[in-house]
Amino acid sequence: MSRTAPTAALSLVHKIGKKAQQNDRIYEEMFTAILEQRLAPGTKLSEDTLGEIFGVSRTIVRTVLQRLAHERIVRIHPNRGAFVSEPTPDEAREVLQARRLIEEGVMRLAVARRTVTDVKNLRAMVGQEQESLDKGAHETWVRQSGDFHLKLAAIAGNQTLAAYIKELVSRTSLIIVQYQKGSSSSCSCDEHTDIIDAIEAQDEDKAVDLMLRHLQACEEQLNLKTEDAATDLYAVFSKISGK
Amino acid sequence: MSRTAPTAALSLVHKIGKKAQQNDRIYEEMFTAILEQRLAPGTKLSEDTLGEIFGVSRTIVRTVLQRLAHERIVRIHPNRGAFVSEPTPDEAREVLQARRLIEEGVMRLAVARRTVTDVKNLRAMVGQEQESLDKGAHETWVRQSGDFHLKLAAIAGNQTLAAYIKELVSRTSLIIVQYQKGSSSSCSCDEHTDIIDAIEAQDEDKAVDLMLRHLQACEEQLNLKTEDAATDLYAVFSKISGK
DNA sequence: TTAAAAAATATTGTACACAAAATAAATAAA
DNA sequence: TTTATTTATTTTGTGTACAATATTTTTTAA
Repeated sequence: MSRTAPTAALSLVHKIGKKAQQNDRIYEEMFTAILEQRLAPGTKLSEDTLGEIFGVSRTIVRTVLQRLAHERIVRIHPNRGAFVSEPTPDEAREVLQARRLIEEGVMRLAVARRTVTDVKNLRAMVGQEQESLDKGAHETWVRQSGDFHLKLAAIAGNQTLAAYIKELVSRTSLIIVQYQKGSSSSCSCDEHTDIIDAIEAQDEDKAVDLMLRHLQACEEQLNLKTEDAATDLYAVFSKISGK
Repeated sequence: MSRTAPTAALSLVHKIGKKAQQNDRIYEEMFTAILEQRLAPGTKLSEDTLGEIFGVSRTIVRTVLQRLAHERIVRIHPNRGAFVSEPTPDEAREVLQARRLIEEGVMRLAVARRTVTDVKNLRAMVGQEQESLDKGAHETWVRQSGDFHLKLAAIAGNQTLAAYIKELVSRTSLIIVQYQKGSSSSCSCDEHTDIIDAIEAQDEDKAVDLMLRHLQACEEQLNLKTEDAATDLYAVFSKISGK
C-alpha cells in the first residue's frame, strides 16, 4: 500500500485550514467523473484501488462511496462492493417523471423570483454550453447542461429542492449513457435559450411548458424497453426455435 | 426500504446469512426514535455511547449517523460530533414548500392509479391513527400520521419520490417539535379521511386541494419568526434601552 | 476436454489503536 | 471573585489488522 502524496492535495489541505474535507474533495472528484460519463455504469469501484489513487485509506473511500450510494449514483452490493449505478428502464422513467414534477414547481418559483442578474447569468451559462459543444468537449458540456437546471433551482431559492434536482440530474446522466439510442445528442442549447426567454418575460406557463417539453424530448431520445434480459432471450431466438 | 423484522432482529441476522444489516437495524431504531420525537432536536449523538447501547463499534454507528445526516435528520459538525437536527425557520418553510410541491404531484399520480384495495388500506391506516390518538399514544400517532403520506407515495408508484417524501415527512416531525405553538395538535384524522374520500371518487383536483390545505394548516400551526437570535436581543431589550 | 470440487487469493466488514481536535477542569493572574 | 491561561480529559478522524465473504485458480473426477 504505497501512499502517493498528491501535491495539489496537500497545499489545498494546508490552505483551507485542515484536511477538514479530504473526503469532500474525493467525493467531488468521483461525482464529476460519473457525471461527465468518464466512469461507465457498472464499473467496479474497488476500495483499495480508489484509496491508492487518492492517497487515503479505505475508511475515507468508504465514506465517499456510501454518500454516492445514498445519492443513487453508486450501488453497493453487500460483501460484493460498490459499482457505478446501472439504472433499470423503470428507474429511468421514475427519475424523468420526478424531474418533470419537481422542475415544474421549481420553474414557477424561479420565474417569480428571477432577477435581471439571474437572467444574465443563465445566458452566460448557455453561452459556455454552446462553446463546449462547438469545441467538441462532450464531457464538459454534459456537466454544464446539468448545471443549467441546478441554477434554476438556486434561483427558486429552495435548497432542499435544489439538492433533489442535483441528484436527479446526475442520475439522468447515467440514464442517458445507458439508454440513448444512436448518437442523437441533439443540442439542447436552443431549448435552454427559449426557456430563458420565457423566464425573462416572466411567462410562467410558457416557461413550464418549454421545460416539460425539454424533459419529454430527453426521455424520447431513450430506448427504454420493458422486457428484461430473460424475456429477451426468447424474443431474440423466436425465429430459430420456429415457435 | 425497511425490510427488517423488528422483533426477530437477531434471528433474522442469523437466518439471512449474516449480520448483513446490523447497521440497518440500528438505523431503523434511531430513525424511529427521532420520528416519534423521543430524541429532541439538538441532542448530542455520541458515537461511543451509541456503540455501547447497540453493542457495536463506532465504525457502525458512524455509518448510520452519516446516513441520517444525508437525510438531514442529523447534523454532523466536523470534529464536534453528530446532533439531532434543529431546523431553522427558513429550513422549515423550505421543507413545507417542497412537500406541497411534491405531494401535489404524487397525489395526482395516486388518484389515477389507486385501486380499491389501496383505498381500503388507507382507511384502515386512518382507523389506527384515530385509535392511537384516543389512546393518547402520541409517539405512535406521529409515526402513523407520516405513514399515511408515505402510503400515498407508494400508491403513486414512484420510489424516488417516495424516498423524498419519507425524508420530508421526518424532517417535518422535527420542525413540529421545534416550532408548534401551543399544544394545538388538532387531530388531522378528519383531514386524512376527507382526502381518502376524494381519492376514492378519483376527484383529482379536490384531493390535491385538500392535501394542500392540510399542509398549509400544518404550517400555520407553526411559529416561524424571521428574526435571528442576534436581532432578537435588541428587540427583546428595546424597552429597557429606551431606544 | 469438460465439469465439479477444493484450495488459494483477493475484497469487503468490523473492531481497534492512535493522532488530532475540542471540551472540561485546574491553576494562575488581575 | 473574575478572567485568562494552561493542563487534563474526552471525543472525533483516520489508518490498520483481522475476520468473514466472494472470487479466482487449481486440482480432481468423469
